[in-house]
Amino acid sequence: MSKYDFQAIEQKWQAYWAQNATFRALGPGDEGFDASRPKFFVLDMFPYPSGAGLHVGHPLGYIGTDIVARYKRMTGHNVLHPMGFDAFGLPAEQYAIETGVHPRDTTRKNIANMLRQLKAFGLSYDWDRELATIEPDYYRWTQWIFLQIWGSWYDEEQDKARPVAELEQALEAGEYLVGEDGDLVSAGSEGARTWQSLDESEKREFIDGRRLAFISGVPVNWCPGLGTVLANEEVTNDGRSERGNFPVFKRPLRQWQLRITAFAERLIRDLDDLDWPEPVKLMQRNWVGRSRGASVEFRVAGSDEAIRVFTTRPDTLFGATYMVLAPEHPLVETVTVPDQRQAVSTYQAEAGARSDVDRQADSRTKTGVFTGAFAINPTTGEEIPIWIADYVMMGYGTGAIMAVPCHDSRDFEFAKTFSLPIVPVIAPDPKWLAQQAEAIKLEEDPLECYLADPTVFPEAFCGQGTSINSANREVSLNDLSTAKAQQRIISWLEQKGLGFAQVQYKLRDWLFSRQRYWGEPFPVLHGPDGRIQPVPESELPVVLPEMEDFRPSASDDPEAEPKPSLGRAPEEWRLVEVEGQRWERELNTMPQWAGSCWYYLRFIDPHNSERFVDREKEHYWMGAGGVDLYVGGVEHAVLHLLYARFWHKLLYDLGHVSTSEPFRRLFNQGYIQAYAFQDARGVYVPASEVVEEDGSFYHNGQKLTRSYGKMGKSLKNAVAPDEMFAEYGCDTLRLYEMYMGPLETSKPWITRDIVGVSRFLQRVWRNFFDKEDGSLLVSEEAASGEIRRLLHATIKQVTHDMETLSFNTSIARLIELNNALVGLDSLPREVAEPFVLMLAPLVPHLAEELWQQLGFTESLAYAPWPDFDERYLVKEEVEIAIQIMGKMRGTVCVAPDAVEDDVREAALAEEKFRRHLDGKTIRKVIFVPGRLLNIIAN
RNA sequence: GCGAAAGUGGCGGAACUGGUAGACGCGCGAGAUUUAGGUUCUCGUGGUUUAGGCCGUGGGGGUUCGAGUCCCCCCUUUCGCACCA
Repeated sequence: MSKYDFQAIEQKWQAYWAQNATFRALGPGDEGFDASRPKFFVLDMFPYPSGAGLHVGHPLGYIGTDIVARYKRMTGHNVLHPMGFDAFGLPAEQYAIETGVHPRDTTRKNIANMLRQLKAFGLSYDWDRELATIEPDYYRWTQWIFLQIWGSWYDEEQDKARPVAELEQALEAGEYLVGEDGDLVSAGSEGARTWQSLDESEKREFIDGRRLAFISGVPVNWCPGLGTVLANEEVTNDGRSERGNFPVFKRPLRQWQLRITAFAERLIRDLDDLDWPEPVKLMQRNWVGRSRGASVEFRVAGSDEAIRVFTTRPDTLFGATYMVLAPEHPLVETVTVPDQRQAVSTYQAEAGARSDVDRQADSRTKTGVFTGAFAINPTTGEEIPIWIADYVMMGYGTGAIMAVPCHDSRDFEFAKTFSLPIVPVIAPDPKWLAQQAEAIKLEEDPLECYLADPTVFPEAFCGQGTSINSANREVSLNDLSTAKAQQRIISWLEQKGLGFAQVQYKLRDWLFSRQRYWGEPFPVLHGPDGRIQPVPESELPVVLPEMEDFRPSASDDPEAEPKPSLGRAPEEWRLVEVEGQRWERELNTMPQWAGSCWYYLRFIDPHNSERFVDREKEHYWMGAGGVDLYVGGVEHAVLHLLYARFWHKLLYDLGHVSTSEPFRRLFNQGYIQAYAFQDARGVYVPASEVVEEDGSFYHNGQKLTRSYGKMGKSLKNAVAPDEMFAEYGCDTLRLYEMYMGPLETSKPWITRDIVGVSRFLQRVWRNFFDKEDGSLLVSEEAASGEIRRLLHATIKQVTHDMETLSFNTSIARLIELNNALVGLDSLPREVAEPFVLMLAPLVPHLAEELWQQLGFTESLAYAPWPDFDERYLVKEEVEIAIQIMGKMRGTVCVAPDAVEDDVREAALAEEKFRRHLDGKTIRKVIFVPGRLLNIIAN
């Protein structure tokens, strides 16, 4: 073979791998499985099968994981490397609606197309494990897991989820009682009722109220444009749907929710042990949003009512000069005095009508209305006014706050606007005072002025400090630091029964139902008396009914009622007869994220019809902390990764999986970006048709402006892989994508640059085969010392880079090695073989071909990864940097084991170094063996 | 506003715990092969310069024998959160 015929080679080896099932992963129970080898589970975030097809940016991460998978096979691991499709959900359904074809047909077609495109990249997936979340064999188990969640409660004492049946047993046995407020209390609690004293419906209500999947009527995100409700995570900052950018409204609706909040603490705590990018951990911590503080009760003056608030600064309690309720707070109706009723309800109506977008727009100016009622500050005994204002949210804490205007910037603004009293209870630190005084050019003593009137400065002091003005007959916080003051006030509050230390989370329960067609049906039946009953496990899956019209009931009207698509399903699906009564199926479907919460587990055992995953197989592949490497984009930092961790922990608590976390190591790949071009009207023109002339860009003679962004349809700057395959081949494309830069960063696609790696592969070929007759140039002669040293240095570096996924630098080292081989008459086998093995993960087709040409009859997929020998890394001579007074002046060559005196002598022997020392005395010499000598003189 | 990450030649990017800045590739320049273009090969390529140097990793300070790397201040870009009490 005289020419590198990539087309023929790539076809040949892809066929070979398929025929020989080269990448079939053997696990426990499979014939030929070798349990003595370590396992490696390397996973990609599986894609949505969109109709648009792939561009060169999509497979970036897949190429990365493929290289790791191939490398790990060569280092003796049993590798699990699967791929599948996340095919339920809005994108697939929206696409189906656009084309008017049933989503099952469009998604299956899209999957087939995407499979074809993926396979062309020569990725070493075990395709026998391919799965799609839309197949009944798969979503049967998604439904099964939902039933596990429904059948569980959270045991706070044991800090884990447990089956509801165990709760019922414990109640039956009297280990627990039902408290006055309907809460769960331990035996012996005062005023508690026994389980037996409850009637059937009370019992059911009690249990249903503790389930981890429950129906509740809290305000949810209603998106009429999509015809469905959405999770908090699916709503953007400006109150729109992440999918489709439709407006979203808060409305109280009865919906399914999953009690993810029960796991809040563990979802934060367990991040510590994960090998994840710090920014992702931080985003998750922020999303869960843990804050410590106190719950405090304020009595309403002249009434039996009390307002409970959460505060992170109980130490400022003496400074609470008013209270604010969220406009939606239930106590607003009871406390408002008749004179203020009109103003209050007007304000409530206004606040209710404002969308989140409006509230966002003028978040700076504070509005509110006095209710006419007063609460009593428990520390001072003073009556403080109760206001309502939309800067307090119903969704966080208790929906009410104690306002400490002197030490909270929002309360400060509000108090200034409505002339409410502002009392300092923390002495600001001198640095802050000095800064503030500087800002307003204050001449007098800043502390004195501040204490006299805290509004002299434009800002409130919100930091920690020493408490002042904080004492009553029973307790004094004065002169205490913030931490100490908090401790003291909390113990005082506890003593008085007015409050206690509390931890609050930002995380809300997960809104889990959607009114769309294209999702997993809930395996739940609703009885005529409002009872809920699960579909028995033996009857799973509940298959989506065939429907002509699967479109959602979308609307522009925010008042439109949600109408699940399944409401139009045929009666024989909707209605089920149980013991002579007609029960109706749940008509909502599960959200997109359900299927992706556990797919990694199904890959372990994709065809099991008895269990969602075989225990022994799960134990093997998920051992040592779960998936060994999980690669995907940062966009899933909160949504998918938080939901999946939640489900996994629940399955762990119930004993269904063996690790408490699903993904031990997470890696975020960057994006491939590309230049995009707009004409004078701002319309994007296809980047492929743009011509460059003297640094300007033209399309049909029109001058264009150039911008830069993520590759895709909207910017018309996508590059299709097919063109690249045709011109350069798949190995070259793979290599270029890895060579562009670090896998984790975003970087620009520049088609011109691909010739660099193409030339490299051509040159590799020419090093192996004679240009004229195509004969193999490999010889059995030993390599020279220099080539051998370079080979071993390359093995060392490339091996290291494989572990850190630094493929760009390993490729650079391989290019260097290859360049060094160019001048040789023949290629020593001792270099050729390890060189091919190192190329194998990166350019597998070419490497297989070379391996075969070297005389091997089997695939190199499981050939042992080359080792390096430290002995060969020793150079005969090393260059030592010579610095005079810390400045680089050149280098000297010495033996690698040269000591300071040798190097110094060699340096001083040369005029070019001595020159800089003329007339100076050497004061000090710094020597770093093998690297540098620095002579200090004056 | 708060938080995080990043700023290195004409371009993509190297540089492990402070120790020869710019590996490798693109582009560019010169030469060789070729009828020519392309391919291929060799050499060169941070800036400046009086050829000894001098200046260079966003800007300004600092620590150190020595700073792209550590510390402080500032600028720019990207991302995340956003009245979270």
